Amino acid sequence: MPEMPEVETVRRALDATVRGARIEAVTVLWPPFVNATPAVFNTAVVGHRITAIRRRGKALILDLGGDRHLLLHLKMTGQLVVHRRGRLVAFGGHPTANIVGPMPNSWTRVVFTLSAARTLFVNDQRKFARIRLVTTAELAADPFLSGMGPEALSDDFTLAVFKQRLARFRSAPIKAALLDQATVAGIGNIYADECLHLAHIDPRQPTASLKPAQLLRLHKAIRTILRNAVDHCGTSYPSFINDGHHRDSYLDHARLFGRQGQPCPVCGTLVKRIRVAGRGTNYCPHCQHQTMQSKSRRQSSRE
DNA sequence: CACTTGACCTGTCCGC
DNA sequence: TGCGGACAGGTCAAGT
Repeated sequence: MPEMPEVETVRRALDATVRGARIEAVTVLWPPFVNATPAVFNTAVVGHRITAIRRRGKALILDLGGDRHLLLHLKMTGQLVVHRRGRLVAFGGHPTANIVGPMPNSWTRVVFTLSAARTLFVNDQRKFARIRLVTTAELAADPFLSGMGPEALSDDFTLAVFKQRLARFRSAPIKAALLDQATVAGIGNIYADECLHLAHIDPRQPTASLKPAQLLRLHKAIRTILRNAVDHCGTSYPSFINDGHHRDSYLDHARLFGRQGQPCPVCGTLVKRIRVAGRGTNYCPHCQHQTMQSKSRRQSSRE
């Protein structure tokens, strides 16, 4: 579920609450969650410190010093909860209401007992998420990570690189190309819709048919939307919590998410929900209609 | 190769 | 109230 802005928000919350912590114990409550037996996993991580928390696309990397790393992907319903002296101090990921309840709960898959009375609970309702214990070499060779496109907000993500990454798509809808992590790292279903709306592009439009002006708008939109979302701590409903304080949410700024059947914030046309690339897709039939947008471009160029 | 579909899971919501 | 089906913010494997 979490996309790049949500994962980045989790990363920052972990950086503020558990970086430097020593792992004193690990309990694996659902063994398939990790890529090693509970005994092997336990031996490998206990005694090590979490020296850094990094992010690549939607994946989190916890450095344990030396040659050890934990590669964590939250997938749809993964969730991280940090307690300090039994009190909630940070959480991120899937926005379920029961993060304020007792931990562990029925969705808790792994518990890290940390130094300074801290506990990290890794929860996941749908059991899609995974933690992998990897070496530095395995991390570098991981096909998912190494096949990933540039970070959307990095300087590497130029218009030229965007065009080059899109070149392998022909008739696939542009939304499918955006959801492919090899195009740009970190975009998921919500932000793909948001970006296409800002760029005034129909999500079903075949990728190869996008005009240079559309590619320019889309590239700019991706950077604008994701920057804005990171600044607002992502789209989780109850917002992320840090040191007990509720924070901002991009949800209050979303253009289309959760607004099907409601007026488009730009033109007032009712937002429609369709299926594109196998995913539920919100779009504005007026703003994102091709003949309509070329009409409005002609109009604006006359002005 | 490009592209689509189904599987992985559990929970919730909606219509009958 | 109960039940069946659709669907949920991701990725991968297998299919056409």
